[in-house]
Amino acid sequence: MARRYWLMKSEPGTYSIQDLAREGTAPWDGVRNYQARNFMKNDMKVGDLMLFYHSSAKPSGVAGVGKVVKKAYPDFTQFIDGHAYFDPTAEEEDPRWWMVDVGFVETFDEVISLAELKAMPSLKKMLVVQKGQRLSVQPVDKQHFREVLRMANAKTRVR
DNA sequence: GCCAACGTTGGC
DNA sequence: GCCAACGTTGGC
Repeated sequence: MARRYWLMKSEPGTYSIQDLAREGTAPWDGVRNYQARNFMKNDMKVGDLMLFYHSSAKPSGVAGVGKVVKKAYPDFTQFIDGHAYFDPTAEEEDPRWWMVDVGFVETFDEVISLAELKAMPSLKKMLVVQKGQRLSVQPVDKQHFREVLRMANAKTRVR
């Protein structure tokens, strides 16, 4: 199976690309949406690359690149009573929420803002620019992934 | 802080 | 199975 590409959202105040750069790898815990979970549980493979998207940020946008370093396993936070991600209906024998581990690849010199993504004609069909699109884990076309990297490189050269 | 979009819950 | 009510996401 060929490598797949993803976009994963995180509020930088909760977990940022800088945090990932410092730690090297991290469990992507806290996803509590079935569609997003299914992508991680069923489709993500070790070696897949992902755009690390900062949401509710100034500006919101793609801040860097990460990769999948461990395939899906149960998100342990669902079982921790009192934890922000605790799910009282989840059962140990049949975990409801899953996560992957992600590894650091690179931090862009500048965030590629959502406005810039929206302004790029070649990214018109990218999920993240669609109105009402709020899925926190979403697939990205290879061409779209490459275009975002190209935009990041172009910005670096201009400065 | 507002609010559109969308997912989930629960009554019926 | 429908759908209103409610909660959350996330841009602005």
